[in-house]
Amino acid sequence: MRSGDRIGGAIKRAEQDLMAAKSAAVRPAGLTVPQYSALLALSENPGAPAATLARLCLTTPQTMTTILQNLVALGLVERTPNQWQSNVLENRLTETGQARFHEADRAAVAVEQKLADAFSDEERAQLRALLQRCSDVLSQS
Amino acid sequence: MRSGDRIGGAIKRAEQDLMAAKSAAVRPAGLTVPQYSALLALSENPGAPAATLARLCLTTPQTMTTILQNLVALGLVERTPNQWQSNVLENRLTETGQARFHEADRAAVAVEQKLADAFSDEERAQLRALLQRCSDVLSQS
DNA sequence: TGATGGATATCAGAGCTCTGATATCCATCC
DNA sequence: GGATGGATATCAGAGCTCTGATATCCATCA
Repeated sequence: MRSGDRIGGAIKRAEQDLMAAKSAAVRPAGLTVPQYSALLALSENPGAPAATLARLCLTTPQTMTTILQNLVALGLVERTPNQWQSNVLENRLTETGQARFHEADRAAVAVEQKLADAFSDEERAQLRALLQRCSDVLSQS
Repeated sequence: MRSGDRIGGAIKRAEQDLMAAKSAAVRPAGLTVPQYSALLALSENPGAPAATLARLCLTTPQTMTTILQNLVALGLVERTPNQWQSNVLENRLTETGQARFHEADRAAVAVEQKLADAFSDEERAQLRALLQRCSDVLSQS
């Protein structure tokens, strides 16, 4: 099997191009893609702890902690202890964080829209089904 | 557009599952996926400089330098100055590198094979075409 | 000959990502 | 009550990845 024939290569290339496009989109807002993803998850789930955000962003709690630390340093996120479980930290967007997120979101959504527009409804469903099968096969055992 | 509807999410998930499967496959050989990729490119292109390997592995020369440094430290790769251009460093697998690569390759090929077996010829071609269109759309400007 | 541009290489810095280990809190079970 | 297990959190370490900047070599062109 030659390298070029491998399905993995095509997936990796698409993912890299996706990251490059998204990265270029959110960079003017001073954000990285993982930072934008965290803000997106946070905007839809105010007060979520880091572990929850990690699950939403398909990453580990340790990685999410790293991302949140940078966002806190940028003044875009606040972390406050939960009232009942002092162990749990609730994360929330600051006002600056809201503004910065919306700025980045416009550009990021445009990328996803351009991608979606390149396919018919049927093709989109097909692509998602094929990728889902990849995930299923790769995840088993 | 909800997060779950985005094509990007499906691509990212497939790529992560692919990385997880490959990582688990090459770990017993003491390698990371990027290290394995570099060894694969090197086995097919003996003596290639880091810049060439970077292109083959879809990464940057700086990243490839990092990977090669780790591989040299592991004794799997040797770097020698080119005879004509003292500026250029030629990279070659050591004997240990050869052995370690073949060990990892068996497991990595099995992963790609399992993935390929999950699709008919037509489906494979379809998936690759759809992913290619993603890359094209995302790369343009 | 000298300047330009395209290769190569590397250093520096920031950020993301994982594995492994450890600590705390809380609900459940015995 | 005390033990267990599943959440949460974090520290430590290694590795990958990128951007930006800089240096060298060589072929080309004026």
